[in-house]
Amino acid sequence: MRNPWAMKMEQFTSFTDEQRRRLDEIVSMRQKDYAARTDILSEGERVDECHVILTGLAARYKILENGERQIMAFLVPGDLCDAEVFILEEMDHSVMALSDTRCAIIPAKTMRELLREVSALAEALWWGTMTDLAVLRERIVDHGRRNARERVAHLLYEVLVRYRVAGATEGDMFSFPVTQEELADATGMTPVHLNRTLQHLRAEGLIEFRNKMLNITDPEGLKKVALFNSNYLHLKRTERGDSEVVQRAGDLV
Amino acid sequence: MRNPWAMKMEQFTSFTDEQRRRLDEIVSMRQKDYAARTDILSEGERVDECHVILTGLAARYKILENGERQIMAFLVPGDLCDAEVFILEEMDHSVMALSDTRCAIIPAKTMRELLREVSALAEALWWGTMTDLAVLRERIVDHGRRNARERVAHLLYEVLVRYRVAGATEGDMFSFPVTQEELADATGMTPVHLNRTLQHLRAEGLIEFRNKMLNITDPEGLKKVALFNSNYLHLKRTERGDSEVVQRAGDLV
DNA sequence: CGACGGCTTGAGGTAAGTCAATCCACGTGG
DNA sequence: CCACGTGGATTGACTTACCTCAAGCCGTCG
Repeated sequence: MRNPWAMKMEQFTSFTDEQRRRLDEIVSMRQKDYAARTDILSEGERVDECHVILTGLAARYKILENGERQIMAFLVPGDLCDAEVFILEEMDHSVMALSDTRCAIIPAKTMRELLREVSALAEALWWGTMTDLAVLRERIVDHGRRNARERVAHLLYEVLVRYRVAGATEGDMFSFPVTQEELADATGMTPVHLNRTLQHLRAEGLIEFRNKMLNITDPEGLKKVALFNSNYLHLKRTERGDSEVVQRAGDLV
Repeated sequence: MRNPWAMKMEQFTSFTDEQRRRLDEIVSMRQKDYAARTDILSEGERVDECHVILTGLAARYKILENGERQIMAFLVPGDLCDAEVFILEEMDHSVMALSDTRCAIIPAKTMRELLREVSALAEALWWGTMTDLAVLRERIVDHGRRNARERVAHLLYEVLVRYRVAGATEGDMFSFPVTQEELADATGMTPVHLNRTLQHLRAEGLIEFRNKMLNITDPEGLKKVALFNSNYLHLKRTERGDSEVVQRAGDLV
């Protein structure tokens, strides 16, 4: 399998063969597996190495004083867990593996050197961070101004687009190993209400979701329900993309 | 008045006198005033210069298809409006002046050079971006898992801390020129309900808010109501800060 | 003085939450 | 191979936080 980190960044920039080789090398240098439901990073931890998701699914989350949990973002293959490594003293939130997940571990020092050597990498990292910001902003819009139905639809549609970009879909179907409770924690609602909302979307023929497989049966319809406007994902560059996969992601936006 | 941009960054790093002079020069090179309620940047716009808030107050926002507005962040003096300039094609949201606001305008080209020359600046920019991310994440927690009272309290307390850091408070009082409608759009609620929530906080003796002046009469109480945990603001460095102002900000966190 | 923007109040409605029971698929051990 | 336990999904009945609509108020400015 291709290096998903490089693949993601090549959405934005392009590397020379030499650079690509270097990235592959770095990624294969040290890897670590995390079982489902275990922390990759914990709030308060001091980190001095970067974690890049290679396979599986993870989530950024916080636990409140009263025990409630809020999931702030899902991390798919190619995503960097801890861009703050270079700068901040400690993690202000945790990252958990939702399914069995494999990460590449890159020491901060190595990363720093790499950024200096490969300027395209520095640019791609900045681009990734800017889109992370944009995704978080969109999530705030979701929570602040969309109702449960729109919010769930929006999240699912966004996930579809991101999985497509990562090349991890078959048609409009893909493995999305989250429980309804986790989805509820991501959308800021109750498991009970999330369940009823999903049922609605199913009844309308928009989605199917069984056995951790999410099938978007009516992408256009879902997009409409979600009031989805893709500009915040900044995927424009895929339009001039060379691969089959990113072309198809482009169709969705 | 000192250059608030440099001041903000010196929360994190320190500059030589020469570098400080250079920053001051850049900031004074070109400035622009924006009247209250006008856009500094608009969604869809292609930008090739950076805007740094010098005085006043601004907000990032989006307008939905149905006309509703969501404010995603407040920008205070020292904040950079458009870090995406270097990378993204166009704005995916707008930035509006809430009060009369003055910005420094820095051409992207100049900024790029500056970043290359002054490596402390590049680090500080990265730090600023990481804390912006953290603030957005906290806003998602607000919306997803806190009720109206906690959410408003949290927002107000955060604003207090940020104003303190910017050195713009007298005691625990400061000018916060937003209407209740804008506060409602930031907290994802109705103006009516926001009004009642503010009344509660007032009745409990936690805040006073008249004539655009916000007075936090019981910071400790407000912090408790907000379930506020300051770690996400990453202000630790202020503890070894040299100025009076940042010392006092440190007390709050 | 009148108009206007922003704040406040009241009455009633609804989306979403709470609590608690049931169901279902799956894995495990007797 | 079946009984059992367990984690997750589903359902129902009831409550509530927040919304909606609509009127009134208050200070400011022309």
